[in-house]
Amino acid sequence: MRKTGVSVRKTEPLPAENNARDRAGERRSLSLGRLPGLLGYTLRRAQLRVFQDFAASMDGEGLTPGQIGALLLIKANRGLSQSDLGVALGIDRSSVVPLIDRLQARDLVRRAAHASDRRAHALELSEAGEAALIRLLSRLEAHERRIAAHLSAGERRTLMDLLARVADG
Amino acid sequence: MRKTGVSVRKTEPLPAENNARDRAGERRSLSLGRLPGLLGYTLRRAQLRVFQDFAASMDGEGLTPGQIGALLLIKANRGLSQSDLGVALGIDRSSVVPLIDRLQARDLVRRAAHASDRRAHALELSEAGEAALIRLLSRLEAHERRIAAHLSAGERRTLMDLLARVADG
DNA sequence: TCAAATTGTTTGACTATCAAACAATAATCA
DNA sequence: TGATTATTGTTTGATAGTCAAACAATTTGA
Repeated sequence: MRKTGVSVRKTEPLPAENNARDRAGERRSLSLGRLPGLLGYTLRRAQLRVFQDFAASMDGEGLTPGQIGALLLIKANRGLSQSDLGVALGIDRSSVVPLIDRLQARDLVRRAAHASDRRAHALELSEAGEAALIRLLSRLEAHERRIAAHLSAGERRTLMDLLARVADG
Repeated sequence: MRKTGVSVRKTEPLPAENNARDRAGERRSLSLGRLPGLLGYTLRRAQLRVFQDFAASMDGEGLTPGQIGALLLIKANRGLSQSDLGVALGIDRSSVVPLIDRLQARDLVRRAAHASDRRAHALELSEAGEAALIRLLSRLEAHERRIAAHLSAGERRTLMDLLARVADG
């Protein structure tokens, strides 16, 4: 059978409404309606693209985005508690448990004794964790270069500024 | 007990590495390390904020973001198949089934007979679906205004352009 | 005509998430 | 000090979203 597949148009004929099939069996490209004009949609599309490149980029290290985030935050805040990590990652502290479990099982992170609170764990990178982080940062830099490949330095700065203003309200 | 909580700094002291607690029990704000300088991180942060506003905005209608996307695409492509919808939404066609199930159970969408392919369903909005979409579009406009509230018209255009270039590689 | 592909569906697995409860521990206050 | 209240990490259970594989019905292409 012929491989057909549906393409998705980025530019829009007007009005943005049509039939997906005009004649018997003849398939046209899909319209996205008003979606392309929406900031929310464009933002989601860019984020999806970047996330996919990120995930693929870190795939070689066998680490998920959440695990990478944890490693970066532990590096920047040696000794933080699991609860604090949850706040920083925006996830529940009960979700931190299996996350750290996996990193600890791979000997990348230690649950050290906390100096002043016997309930808490002080999270630290192991030597292997430090080494993994170095490899990871180099991948991260390559990733950043790729996603901004079509932007000038000034455009990148502008984009960062505008995004930060959207993010911070 | 006093409510403590951890704050998350947006600007960074250098170098971006410190102890989460300096003295016994004294908690400092968390460092984000190199994260704030990354385009990927800033993009994710903005997208998260926008997504939360979007979800809250559509909450009153009792519809999830995925369902909204489906309604918009069906409106713009009356009669499209479930497989095509899956491609447009970026999800597997087996995931389209429960999505349409719910919309059909609420009488917003019909699985009509397909004119030329007896395997396929031609998706259509019901009258109630059309009405819901109108309310939805008005919420969507309000949402778009909110998320761009801190941008001028020109800045919004610039942001859209830069994001599209990131998204399309 | 007949083999290969596609459609919608079901089933099963997997991940990520939260909420609620728990014991151990810490902090606050009377 | 002693009692109450809060927090920490954990376990358990629920929910949601996703995919892969298989299936019958149907369509397509050779």
